[in-house]
Amino acid sequence: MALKISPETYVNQIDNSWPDGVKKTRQRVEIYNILSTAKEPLSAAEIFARVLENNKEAGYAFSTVYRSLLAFEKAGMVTKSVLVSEDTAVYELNSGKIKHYAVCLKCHKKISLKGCPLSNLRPVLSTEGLEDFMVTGHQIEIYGYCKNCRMDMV
Amino acid sequence: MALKISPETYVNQIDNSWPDGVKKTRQRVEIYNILSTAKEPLSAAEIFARVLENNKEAGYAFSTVYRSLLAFEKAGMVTKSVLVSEDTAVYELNSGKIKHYAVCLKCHKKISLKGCPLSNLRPVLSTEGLEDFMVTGHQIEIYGYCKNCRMDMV
DNA sequence: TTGGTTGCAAAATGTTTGCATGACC
DNA sequence: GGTCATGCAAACATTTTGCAACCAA
Repeated sequence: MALKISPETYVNQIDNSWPDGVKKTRQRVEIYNILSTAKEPLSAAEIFARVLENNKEAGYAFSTVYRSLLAFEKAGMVTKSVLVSEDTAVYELNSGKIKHYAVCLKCHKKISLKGCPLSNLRPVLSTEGLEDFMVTGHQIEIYGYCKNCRMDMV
Repeated sequence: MALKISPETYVNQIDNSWPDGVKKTRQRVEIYNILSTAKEPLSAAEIFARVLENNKEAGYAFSTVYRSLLAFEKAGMVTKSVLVSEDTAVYELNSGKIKHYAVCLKCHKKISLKGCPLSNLRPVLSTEGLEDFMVTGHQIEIYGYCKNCRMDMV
């Protein structure tokens, strides 16, 4: 259950982009490639759909996607987010810069926020009782309605 | 689907604590009371468990909890959070001050953060393409391992 | 070789929905 | 009285798991 490496640790070794301890298989490489070319965080279902596009005949299991993502997450290669605005978890590669999104509750469009306010979180992290808390990750989500969907609502 | 009132709007009318348009029923009042005395955000299952403690014999449906929470959410009375560190959504009353938590991935203890860094988010919200985005809410989650669970891991 | 990984199917979990009954305003 | 909420059960969607066969190291 425990994450072995925090995203920050992984980012520092992103040059040798496949960490030791994560066995390289055909399926995992493919999932990794899909994530690395994605412009948005993807759900397991979306990843699976893209796998099937490439592997029409080859057998492929949904559970493999989940298990691979779990392995990636444990290794700090991938960050999982669970958003109020989505009904499924989404995953993205730890690229070095942390990303957060504003997500439309209606059309689910994700607008990438510039920067991460975590730097401003340091005072927040000085909360009493949090001194010995080992932070391995965080997520920030802003939700609401995008311009188009706002207009539709009127 | 659309939230009618944003949390901020609701907070301004928290004195008359039951908004018009939300029908008052025995079940909803009970759920409201449970939320108002909770020290942490609760999942639907946790709320349901507390309901059953009070109503051992009376019939009560799980779906009522979900439907009531949805009604509360639409009315801006309640905020729903979906955390990486939990496998279920949690709900809390909009008390006027927005709360965020650091959650232990192992024991699930929630440490309430002091303050909300959203004020520092204004520059982030000036992202291109976000000018006309109507923000109805946000969630911030910090996850990792608390002091006790860190020690257990060694 | 050998332990970890995969495919498959089934199970587990959390949440939503249809419908008849019942309660609120 | 009419409308909306509830109880119940069944449906749904997502995610997890058991197990035998398989593959990478």
